[in-house]
Amino acid sequence: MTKNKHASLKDIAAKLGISIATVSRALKGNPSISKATRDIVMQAAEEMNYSKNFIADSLRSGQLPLIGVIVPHAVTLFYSSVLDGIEHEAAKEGYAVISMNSHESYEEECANMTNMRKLHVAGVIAAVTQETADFRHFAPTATDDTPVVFVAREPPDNTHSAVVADGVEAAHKATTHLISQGCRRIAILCGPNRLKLVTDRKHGYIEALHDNNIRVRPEYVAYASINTADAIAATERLLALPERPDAILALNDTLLFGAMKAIKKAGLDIPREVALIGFSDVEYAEDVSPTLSTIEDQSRLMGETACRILMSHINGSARTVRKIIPTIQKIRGSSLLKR
Amino acid sequence: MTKNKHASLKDIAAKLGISIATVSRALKGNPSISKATRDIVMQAAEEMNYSKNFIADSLRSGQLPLIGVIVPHAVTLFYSSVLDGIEHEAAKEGYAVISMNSHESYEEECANMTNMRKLHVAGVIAAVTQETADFRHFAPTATDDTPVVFVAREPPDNTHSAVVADGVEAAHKATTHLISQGCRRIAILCGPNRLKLVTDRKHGYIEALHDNNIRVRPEYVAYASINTADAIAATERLLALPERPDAILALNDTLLFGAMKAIKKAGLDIPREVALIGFSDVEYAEDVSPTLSTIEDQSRLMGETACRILMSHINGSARTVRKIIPTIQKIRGSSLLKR
DNA sequence: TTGAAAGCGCTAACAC
DNA sequence: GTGTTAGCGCTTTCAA
Repeated sequence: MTKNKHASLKDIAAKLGISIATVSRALKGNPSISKATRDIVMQAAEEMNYSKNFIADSLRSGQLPLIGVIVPHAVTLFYSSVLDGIEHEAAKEGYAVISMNSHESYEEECANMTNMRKLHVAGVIAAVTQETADFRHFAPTATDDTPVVFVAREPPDNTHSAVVADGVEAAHKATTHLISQGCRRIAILCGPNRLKLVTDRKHGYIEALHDNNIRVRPEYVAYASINTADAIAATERLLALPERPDAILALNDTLLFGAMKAIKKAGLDIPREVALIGFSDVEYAEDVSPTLSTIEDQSRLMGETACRILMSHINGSARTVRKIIPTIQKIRGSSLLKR
Repeated sequence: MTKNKHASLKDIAAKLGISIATVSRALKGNPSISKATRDIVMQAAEEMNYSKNFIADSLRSGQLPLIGVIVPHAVTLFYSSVLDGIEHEAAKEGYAVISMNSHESYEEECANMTNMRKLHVAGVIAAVTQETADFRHFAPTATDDTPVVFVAREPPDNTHSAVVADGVEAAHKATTHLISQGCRRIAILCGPNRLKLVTDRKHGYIEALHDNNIRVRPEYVAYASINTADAIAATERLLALPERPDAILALNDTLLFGAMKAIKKAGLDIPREVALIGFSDVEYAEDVSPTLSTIEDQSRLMGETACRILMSHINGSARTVRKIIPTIQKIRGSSLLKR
């Protein structure tokens, strides 16, 4: 349709009656070019509003100044904030960010990765789906070794760099907090997935109970799909136990808000009868009643960190690093039993 | 750094002992190629795992299969959901989406647009910043006529296609609802910007009052910066008026939640003493107490629609269209005064 | 029905 | 200090 005709090196060369190569060299400050020539080239470039054609450049280098991001769902404060951190950091190095959404589907994730390679992005940052068990689509191939850094969710093997939150420590701290509030019958509400993130948190929960000589009861470890209805149902089952839990630790915001609804529906008081705390980055946790205690990820920082690591790989570093970002615990009304 | 060596037409041609041109033609189903040749080419391509190099293609066409999106801030359910809609629609046409964030800064927006052009995206979808008054950075130039479609926020002139919510109608409906609940002293809480979106909503509010023979009182039109502290302060000023408003219409979620806090803090009952409704896409509006009545944008639909329009421009259509997407009113506890 | 060759914009190896 | 040339992968005349 369009004749987007930007000025090219050729145009400048023609106008100045010199060779394209000279213009190219002058523009990138090659020392073998005389100052006189460089000056007129610079000026002409300025006048003609020259800007280098990335695409031509990329055809040679085989890489666009783009970094790809694959997230399981974008419509989430957590991921949009990770994305924001990545974008911020990438911009510093002159890279733009292109994001794709796997919608928690393994197939889509594979397709996304294929598309990233086709686009010749310089590198990829990915948060894998819940169902991803096979990670070969991220592995370098004979024809393509796009570097990949994982963020938030990582594969079990340590073949790639990753930036993750400290789930063990966070869950340990949250559980210890509940214990300090006098709770002893502490339940945990998990999502149904195989992510390391989940096992880590469960691990922290169990450790904290051990550390305080509290028995771990299997019936207090509940599972729900990540949707409100299921979270409510699972919580109701917990509340119906002969020995009702006096506290619940929810592993994400959907579960947290669902648990809150279920407890209220049961006519129980939060936190007096059932205390509540959960992993969540939802700012409205402090607007509900009671205000909800949460453990927040430093999502933006996670994005920035992942991007910096990716940059190091793009620039040739082969060393894989695993960076753990601390969480932030925000104690609010839902888990405060004493003053 | 890397030697990402994908199979090229040249490789296929070499392997088959035919010319590059023939391979190219066979692959794209050019009818002048014999079926026999086509078959062996197809098969070889399959075996060698050939995939076309977008970049080489783009060097000729001057365009990458990318559409750019510029949003004022990404860490927002609204914009990430618009983005999701765009991505979904773009994928259908084989385009990927690259997004940039202006952070509500005019300078950044200009820089973003420049970068989009440098990347040779096929088109741009933008939601302008609050401070953008000059829109020349979006206009086609002698050397570049990247098509631009606006979403959610648009420039005052009608030079570009745009997809916007029906602010007049939405505010009219919300105000009428408050009136139907018996409210007569209805205040409006606005953000401090020049966006058409704001004047539209104010317009709908005023119209609805007129239609019901209710006087518009200037002191009931309040302004606040878009942050919670300011929203609370502005609401407190409203509540301190000699004739206290009996209802408030807030123009976005920050203002809405701020107003809620201020009313509660003043010890007033929602909705009995002050009813509340506001524009918001925040799902937690139904988790606070009282549940908040909202007017929601169909953000995903807006993104999809904008993308479809952009596609039409990319494919050559010069006709600018302005599409208005209806909002969805969700009446909840905060504005329900009778059964 | 197929091949040869030019050209998109740029860089780098190799002259001079 | 500067020019010439080849080549990145692809499409598209022009010839045969």
